[in-house]
Amino acid sequence: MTEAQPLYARVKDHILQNIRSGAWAPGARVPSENELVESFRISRMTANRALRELMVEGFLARVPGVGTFVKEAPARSSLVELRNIADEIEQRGHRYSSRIVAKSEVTANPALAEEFEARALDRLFHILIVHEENGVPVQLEDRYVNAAVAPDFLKQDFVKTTPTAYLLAATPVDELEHTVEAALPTFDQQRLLGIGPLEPCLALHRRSWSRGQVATVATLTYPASRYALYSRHRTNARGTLSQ
Amino acid sequence: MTEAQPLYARVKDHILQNIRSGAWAPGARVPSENELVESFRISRMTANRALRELMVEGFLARVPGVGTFVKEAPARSSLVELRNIADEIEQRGHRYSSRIVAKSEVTANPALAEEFEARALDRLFHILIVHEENGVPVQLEDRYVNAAVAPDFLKQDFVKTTPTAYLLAATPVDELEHTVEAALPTFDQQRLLGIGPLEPCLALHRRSWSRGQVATVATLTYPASRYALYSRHRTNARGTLSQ
DNA sequence: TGTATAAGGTTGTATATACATTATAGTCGC
DNA sequence: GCGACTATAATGTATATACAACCTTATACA
Repeated sequence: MTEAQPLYARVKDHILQNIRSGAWAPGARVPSENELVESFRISRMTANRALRELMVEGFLARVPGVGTFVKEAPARSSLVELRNIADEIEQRGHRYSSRIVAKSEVTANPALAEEFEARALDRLFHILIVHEENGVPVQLEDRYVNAAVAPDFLKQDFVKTTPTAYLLAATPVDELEHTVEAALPTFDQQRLLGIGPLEPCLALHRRSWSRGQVATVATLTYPASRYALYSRHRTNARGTLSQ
Repeated sequence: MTEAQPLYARVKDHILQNIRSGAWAPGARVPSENELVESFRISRMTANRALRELMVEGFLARVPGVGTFVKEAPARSSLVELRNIADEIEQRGHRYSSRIVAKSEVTANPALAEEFEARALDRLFHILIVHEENGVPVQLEDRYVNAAVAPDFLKQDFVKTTPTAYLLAATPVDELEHTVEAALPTFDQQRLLGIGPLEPCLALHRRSWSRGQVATVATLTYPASRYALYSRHRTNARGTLSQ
């Protein structure tokens, strides 16, 4: 069942495994092209392709005349795309874990109903999760989910799948709204994130629509010292530069 | 001035130009590797690299046995669009004003050179502006501009035109990078924005590229109590689950 | 007419080779 | 001890070649 993988992909996997497992820490030197040639019995062009692609993908830094090194993984999350924080953390070669603080069905108060653009909501799910990178809390996820859109939400095992991953798989996302604010943490946030009262936080408030309804409303709180939000993208090649 | 560009980069530029100008519309076929070999007098491996990289970068789609085609432009928009803060404030019916704190030509230190992805920068402009809404500071703009991209930058009257507006008009923006962080204000920031030391701020760090070069690097600092970043946009039906 | 086969073009991968560029370490001469 | 030069190693680019995989089209044949 193992597809025949190209040689350059095998070399990439080998290097990624060593990075992800922590065997090669950030800053560590990775084998030179010629060393890969010998150990994998490949040509230098193939080794070059593997290393070059890993550099483009942000895992390696290469310095002519010196060598190739494991890049420091920037702790930042994408602004534009909906990404699964677990994948993101594992992509950096770190260990993802989570702690579910609360998980329940709730009745909507007026403020929530307004956010969901609904006069009366049948059912609403609530979940509060702390996401951890190498055991350190990096995001507090405070999420409400429209039961009409994802009725099986609470049945999921959120230790294995993050809410984001489940919702992305279960419902199409038609529209997104983001608001970003800076704020000092509340007492509860200090406790859950393990930070002091003077550590500013990013509060990313996100609403997503699915088939015309608000599917979920989430407030993601990031301690400033541990995370930054990031986005990079090409502007439309055909000139629709946003104003 | 014009560095000797690698052959594969010239081929990429040629193709990108044709896409950007609209000469090659989405879905159109681009020259095959062998056609590029003949027209550019290069080897097929070089043509292959150019096309492969443009595919990875999202501009082209390649189908084995068939050919290479211009990809449909992805229907996504930036979370943080490039907007002129003066327009924004006036759109709210408020009065816009600004105060230019500093305006000079500077030499790049290594950190700046790295941000500009340049080994040695000929000239760099710096400007520090406080943007005010009804006389109240709402944004501190700390911007560096690549003189090679916008040589006339310092000649502008930034009381009449904001740097953003000028740069948007003067240079095409090919690519944008945003990083958002929360931070407590430095002493200078407190003074310029008229806020206390405990008021958290949003720091929006933006880099923009123009014709392959970093055109400008700006840090926009917003007092949390006076501003939030907002975006709402439709997604392209395909879920954007990472990896 | 319909189908199987062959031919040719296109992308994908892999190799061996060559030369250029860059950084480091060492050596020689002074 | 210090500077100039050299050797070495690493990455960066480019080429020529080869074969595999895939698709389309044309052709041969039943």
